[in-house]
Amino acid sequence: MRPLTHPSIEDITVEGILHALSDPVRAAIYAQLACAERANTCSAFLQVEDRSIPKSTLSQHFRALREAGLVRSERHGVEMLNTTRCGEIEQRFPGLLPAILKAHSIQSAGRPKPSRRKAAAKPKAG
Amino acid sequence: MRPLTHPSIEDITVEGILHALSDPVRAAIYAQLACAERANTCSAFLQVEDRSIPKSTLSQHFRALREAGLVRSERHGVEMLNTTRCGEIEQRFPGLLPAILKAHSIQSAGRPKPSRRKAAAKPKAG
DNA sequence: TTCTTTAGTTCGTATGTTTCGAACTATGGG
DNA sequence: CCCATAGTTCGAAACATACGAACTAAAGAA
Repeated sequence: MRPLTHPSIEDITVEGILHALSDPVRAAIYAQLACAERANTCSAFLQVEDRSIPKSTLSQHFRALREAGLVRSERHGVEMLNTTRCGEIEQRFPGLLPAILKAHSIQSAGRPKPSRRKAAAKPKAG
Repeated sequence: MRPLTHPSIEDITVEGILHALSDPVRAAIYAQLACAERANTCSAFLQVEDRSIPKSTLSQHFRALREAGLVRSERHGVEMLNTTRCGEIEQRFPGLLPAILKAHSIQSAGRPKPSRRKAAAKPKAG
């Protein structure tokens, strides 16, 4: 088992950040971590946005967030504690993460509820 | 041949935007369109960031940008004219696109030249 | 109209990425 | 040592992407 690598701040790329956050599950995880008071375990996210995420998939999502430089993970006993690296990233790319988080919150505010509805088709696409 | 569909503004998603711009070629195209005075054709981007993009690949990239709602494409005679929809998107997600473009420009400013160098490995990844 | 050129799209295939269950590793407690 | 808990890795199926070959669409020339 390889020992959890984190990119150093200058190896973090915009493309990597955008790709990591372009997945709705990872975006939700990151948003929740970003406004959390203290570190969260992985399994705190087995339920995200009203759907169940299998443990192995969740592990891949955390790896993606780690390798994009968005979160830092540390083993504490039997569990992993995850925190965002938003301070560092704010220094390198000022305003980027706040803008993305804000856009996400605008988007979820515009949707009535996380119930199953089919996005109402696209009426006028011209 | 299907007749070029554009999503209406309320169907544009943050995930879609981030995914579209997480590709370096599309990000470069978008950045160039964003600061262009007038509309650009597709083939203006057959050379992007010192590499050649095949025509068919370029066509897919433009489709991705269109379907994410980032650009609007119109046929003018034999060519396609592309413009960004940044005004609309600024209304829906204020600050998002400027922050991403700024981050991209910070990133390219930090890189010495677009010559082939292997990113100098990762020294301290802990 | 038909031929030709230019600009972009679609198709097919090879290659890469993502998902998820099964099996595994790592740590702490009895 | 044995067991439980928390995460990781493996492997196969499903999905996405890249690009050459073949195509369509518009405009101009003959």
